[in-house]
Amino acid sequence: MISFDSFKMNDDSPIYLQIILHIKRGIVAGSICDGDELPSRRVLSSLLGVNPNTVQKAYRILEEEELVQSRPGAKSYMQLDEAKTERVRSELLENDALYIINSMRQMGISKAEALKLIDRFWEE
Amino acid sequence: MISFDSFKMNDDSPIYLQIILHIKRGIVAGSICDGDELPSRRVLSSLLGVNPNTVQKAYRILEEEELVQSRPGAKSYMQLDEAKTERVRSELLENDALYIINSMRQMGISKAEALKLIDRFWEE
DNA sequence: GTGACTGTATTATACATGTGATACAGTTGA
DNA sequence: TCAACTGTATCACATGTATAATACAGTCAC
Repeated sequence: MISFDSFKMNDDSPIYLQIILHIKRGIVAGSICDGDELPSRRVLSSLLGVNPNTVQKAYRILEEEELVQSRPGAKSYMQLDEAKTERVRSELLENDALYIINSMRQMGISKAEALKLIDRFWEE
Repeated sequence: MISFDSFKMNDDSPIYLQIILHIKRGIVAGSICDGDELPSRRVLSSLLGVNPNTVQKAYRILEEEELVQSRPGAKSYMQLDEAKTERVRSELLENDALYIINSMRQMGISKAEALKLIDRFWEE
């Protein structure tokens, strides 16, 4: 069963996107594997304190990306293979790396300063 | 006059927040200084291809944070001092560093791997 | 088979964001 | 003075996100 213990919701982006991101990061981290069972829409919405429709939207998109398999009445499961995992990994790593690099560059931070910043904040 | 030549709009966050972020990053980078003139609402909205109300919203928030000074009929100017600049700098650096660190951690990336990733993507 | 769960769908409501159009008063420079 | 700009404000409208309340049919363990 996929865990949402470490899930921290914020107001910076839509909730359904945060749910998708949480699962994709779990895939990259290896904590979410092929065949893993997902919490039902009702259970997860209750756990997160959000509307079932919001969870359904996240699950529907993941299903469209062929990362999740659902069928009426039955539970939903992760549907992964090596190619899909690698696709998600590239997508996330590139997005995150480019995000931080662009922002630091616009602020006139040098590469050395950026590396030092990551180093300093990592422990906290 | 504050430049928006390097401004790249995306769909990841509201436009008015992107305008605010562009100006704050310019402050941190030193390319935007106290007394600098801002483009008028109409001019900037035309330049970016967005609605004047969207620019107005960004400018209003910046004025509430006392980074911009406006008065009816006259042009708008940056209103900065050392303390404000440092406040913006801390805000942006901390946000960006924490963002990348959280995302990398959730993906199971080690600090060493994160540093290597920044190093590799920086040149591109 | 029955009951409790499941996925899926619909409707209404609310808020944030963005557009489009328009209006009015203050300033600035020629 | 006057024209062209400025900031500010309002209205209607569309879209995306999220909530709330239901409803229906499929699956599964007992």
